[in-house]
Amino acid sequence: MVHAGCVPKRLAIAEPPKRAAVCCAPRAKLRAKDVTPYAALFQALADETRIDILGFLAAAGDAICVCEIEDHVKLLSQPTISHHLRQLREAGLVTAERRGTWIYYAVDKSIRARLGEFVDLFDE
Amino acid sequence: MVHAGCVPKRLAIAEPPKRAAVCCAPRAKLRAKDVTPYAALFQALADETRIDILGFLAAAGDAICVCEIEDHVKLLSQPTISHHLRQLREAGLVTAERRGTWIYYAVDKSIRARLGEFVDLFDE
DNA sequence: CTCTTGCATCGATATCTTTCTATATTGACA
DNA sequence: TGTCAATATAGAAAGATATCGATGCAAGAG
Repeated sequence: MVHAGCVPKRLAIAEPPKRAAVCCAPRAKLRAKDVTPYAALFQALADETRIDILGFLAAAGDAICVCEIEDHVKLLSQPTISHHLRQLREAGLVTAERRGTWIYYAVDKSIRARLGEFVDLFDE
Repeated sequence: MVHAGCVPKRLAIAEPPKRAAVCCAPRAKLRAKDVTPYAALFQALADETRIDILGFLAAAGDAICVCEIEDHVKLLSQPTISHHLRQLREAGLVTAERRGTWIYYAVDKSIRARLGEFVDLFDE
């Protein structure tokens, strides 16, 4: 478990583990402080119902009443859908706005930038 | 709970919930068959340790020995790290290759495309 | 103010995840 | 073949999450 750069315990070996020198363009780096936010972001996305809701909102292109979302999801109870909407809200993936009796949800515009930054960590 | 397009039960209302007509460029649409794969993808990303490992592999830019990953993570036991590596493998986020006694992990190149397609669902 | 409707919250339960220790597997070497 | 080192797997315990029915709360109509 305690290693000094993967040096074999016994002898020299066919192909000693050594990292190749980086030779290409500088690569975006994941900062320690970003690990938790990214994990939280993906946790909010890690559910079929929430992906479904998000895709529904994205396809709509503008704010949608909760009752329409409930209509779309169909199989789940109203409190369960409300729970998922809260998860999405707290992750900053959607916005909620009250209009009279109804509450309208929409995709938060920050979502593209946040995911885009993560994707950039894997630049070729 | 059963709605007909969010029509109020009693009377006409200030601002009846009606979806605005889509007027902009056609938008990528989430297909039903993609909901589960996306949820699985994000579930694999929904953990601080796995984000950390993935960032470490991405920064390295090439394959890394498990023992180096263990060195990097530090706080967790070897089986726990092995568990996380398996999650990443089964989600297709990393590849594993045996080289003698060691096993080398690297970021799977498909990761950019898969995340990119999801991001495209939110095109402006 | 009272009733009804839309949605959120509460509290309970079943299931899934993370983590550990212990053990198995695999490959290199003597 | 036998031993050791590097990883993986198994099994269990603790914690997190999804889901539900019941209830609370806010807003509009009367």
